[in-house]
Amino acid sequence: MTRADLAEKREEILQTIRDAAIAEFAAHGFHGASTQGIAQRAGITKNRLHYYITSKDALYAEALRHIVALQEQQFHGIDMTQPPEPFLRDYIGRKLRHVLAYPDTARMFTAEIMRGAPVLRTFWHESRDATMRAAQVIEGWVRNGLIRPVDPVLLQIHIWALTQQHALHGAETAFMLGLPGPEALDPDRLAEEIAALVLTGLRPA
Amino acid sequence: MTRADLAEKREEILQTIRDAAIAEFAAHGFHGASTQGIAQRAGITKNRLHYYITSKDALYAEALRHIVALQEQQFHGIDMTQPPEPFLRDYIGRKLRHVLAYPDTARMFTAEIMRGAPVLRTFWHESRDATMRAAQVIEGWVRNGLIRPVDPVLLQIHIWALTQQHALHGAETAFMLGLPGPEALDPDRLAEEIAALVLTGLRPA
Amino acid sequence: MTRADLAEKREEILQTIRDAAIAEFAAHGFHGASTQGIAQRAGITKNRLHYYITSKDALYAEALRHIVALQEQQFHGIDMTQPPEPFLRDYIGRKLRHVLAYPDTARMFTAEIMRGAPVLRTFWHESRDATMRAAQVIEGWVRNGLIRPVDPVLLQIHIWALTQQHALHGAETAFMLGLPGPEALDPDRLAEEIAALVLTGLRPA
Amino acid sequence: MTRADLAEKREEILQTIRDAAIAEFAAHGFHGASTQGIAQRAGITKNRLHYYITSKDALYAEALRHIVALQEQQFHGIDMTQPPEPFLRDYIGRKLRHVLAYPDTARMFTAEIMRGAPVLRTFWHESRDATMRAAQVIEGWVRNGLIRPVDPVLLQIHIWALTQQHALHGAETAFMLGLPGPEALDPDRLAEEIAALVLTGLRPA
DNA sequence: GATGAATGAGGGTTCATTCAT
DNA sequence: TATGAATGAACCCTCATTCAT
Repeated sequence: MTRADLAEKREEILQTIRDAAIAEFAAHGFHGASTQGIAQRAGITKNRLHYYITSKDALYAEALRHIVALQEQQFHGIDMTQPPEPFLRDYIGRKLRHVLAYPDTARMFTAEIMRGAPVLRTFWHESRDATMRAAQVIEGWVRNGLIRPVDPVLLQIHIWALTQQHALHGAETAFMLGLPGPEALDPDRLAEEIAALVLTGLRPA
Repeated sequence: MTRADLAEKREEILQTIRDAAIAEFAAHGFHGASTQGIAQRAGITKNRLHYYITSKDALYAEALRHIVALQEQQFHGIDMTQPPEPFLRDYIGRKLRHVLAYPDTARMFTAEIMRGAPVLRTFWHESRDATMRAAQVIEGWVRNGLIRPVDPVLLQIHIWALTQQHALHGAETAFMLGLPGPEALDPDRLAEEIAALVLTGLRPA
Repeated sequence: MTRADLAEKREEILQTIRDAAIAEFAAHGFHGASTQGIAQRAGITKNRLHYYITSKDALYAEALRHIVALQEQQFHGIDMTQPPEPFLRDYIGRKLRHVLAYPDTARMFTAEIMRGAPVLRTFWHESRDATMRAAQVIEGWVRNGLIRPVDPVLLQIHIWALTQQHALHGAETAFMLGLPGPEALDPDRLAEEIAALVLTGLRPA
Repeated sequence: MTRADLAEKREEILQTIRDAAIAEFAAHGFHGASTQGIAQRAGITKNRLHYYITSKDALYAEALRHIVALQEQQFHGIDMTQPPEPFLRDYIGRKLRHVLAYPDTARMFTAEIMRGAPVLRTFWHESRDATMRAAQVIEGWVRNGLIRPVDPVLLQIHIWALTQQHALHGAETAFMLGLPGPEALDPDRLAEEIAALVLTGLRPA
């Protein structure tokens, strides 16, 4: 096996481990997660897991960084100069599809915040900057009469809540809608329902 | 001390324990929570804690039942025959105030769902019944042209998400708004912002 | 069992543990010692050991403090105004008897120094003070012509080495002398031999 | 690279490993030493280390054999027919210089004895033979009135203790003397001080 | 009712070593 | 020869729980 093949294989297993870790951390939080459990989800032994990671703490931090990176990536190339309607449809659609595709990332994220965000705290400032930039765009819409006056920060938080909800509580939603499971949820329908609520909700008087 | 006094004192300490348990379970989930941690939050020793509870499992289940009961209690006496606007303002206000007053109940609830709701699953049918009853009211509004056509289940879920958000992520919201901490959040302002979004968002075309 | 009895029993077992720890640390050093091994020497299970101690580190530090306290205690009430001969006979006798009675304390002490004294370092200043005080007494002897000129610090170190030797290497000494084991060493004979060497070695020209 | 070069390079790395092993075993004893630590000190990976050695046990035994060989080597060619004074000055000087140059060999040796000398025990008989031969020389001195009557075995042990001391506890000695570190110790001064004590201490009445 | 003692199971991690290439 | 991968044993320690008083 060439050196490149080895590196590739290594990268592969590291990804498997990270995904398993995110699932375990999402389900049980940092303290509740066990390396045993992570190993099981990754289909390897605990010993082998510990060969690839340096510690539970480091694995947690890396998974979190990965999640934050994914969240940012998700909006690369989005056109912030569009009018509110296409922009918000685009935004909500992307966000919801991402969150339904990787619900565990959303869960782990929320779990981290619920315990006081001791690790995430380091990354917050970046997130705040992005929120502030978006707030200026929204304020522009208000000034131009494209939407009714709203708090531009709370609006973002509320849209985030509406999409995040379906990642955290997908099973419950599916149950309430009479569906067999969360994988039966129709992203397009959910996106449409949320977009309708938000867009109508922003319509100027 | 009379027998009644003893019983009262016992009741008191059991409540202290339950509150401590909710806080601990909220922060670390079921597996991550430790009876040690719960005892500490309750200001008693681990030994004494185990004298009052039968097991961690039982304490968890009881705390969860308590949370569900609180959620139901909260809407006792709400007038479901009101028109949409006053009803929803009332509903959102109650829900948000409750959730901001006891954010740990919301967090523990979400943590339970994130791990697959193994315990909560038993109670879901009741919750579903309530949702279905409310759905009929909402469908009545739609039929009468009081609000635009919406999915009556998703609407409830979305309102729930908007309020729940501020319990789970109060610290983040406060940070983004430039406030010193989650306790500085103004429930009235948040309720107004959410109500405005929802009510406007439901306005018939 | 009364509260006092309990406390007494606790004290007893803590002493047993400390002695076992000193023996294990003496034999294998800090890193090489295992709590398993300590428990075995104390005649208890590892779990029970960990009920009584907070950590291996803390146990190590406490054992070391105990050893240093013992060393100091040993010279309480010694009369430093005596002439050299009785004083040194007294000193060497005490030191040697102590060291032969508790050879493991001497071994653990030396093991700590051999790894760089990371824990002991904190106590050194006190030890240095005592050495300096004794040095002044010795210099007085030299000034008064009671002994030949010597380095007062090195003299102390050398006497220390001569006594310490029989604790560290008692087994070897016994073997060389044709004795069955280190417990067969005669403290009086060893003390006499050392005292003779030192006292003769200090005789003024 | 010729076969001889390869063999030479191999010999070189084996020496590096042995020195690293001695340092690690000296600091932490057999159980406390880690092959990881040895590899680090040798500047190679753990994997590579294990390629060159067969096991930790074997490496330990070989290092110990090396130390014993060094100790013997050290007195090759010493003239045992000299009178006591030049002989002992020569002996003490050699021993002290060796021990200060390679303090880790002395430490590892002592650590092995402190744990009961399970490996060294095999070599003891040789060491005993040498001691007995030297004892006969010393007894000759006593018979001829060159020195006062002493136990010829204990005398050797005590001289050994005085020199060994500065290897084991060099740091402490330096500290007490107000020096920056053990490397600042002056071998000649120490040798003179020890020789003076011993030679004076052996002067016939 | 309440508290110290004790314990079996499992936590994360390191270890010396072997395997595969 | 040399290096990444892998592993079983053992490491220290914490856990929820039970026992004894």
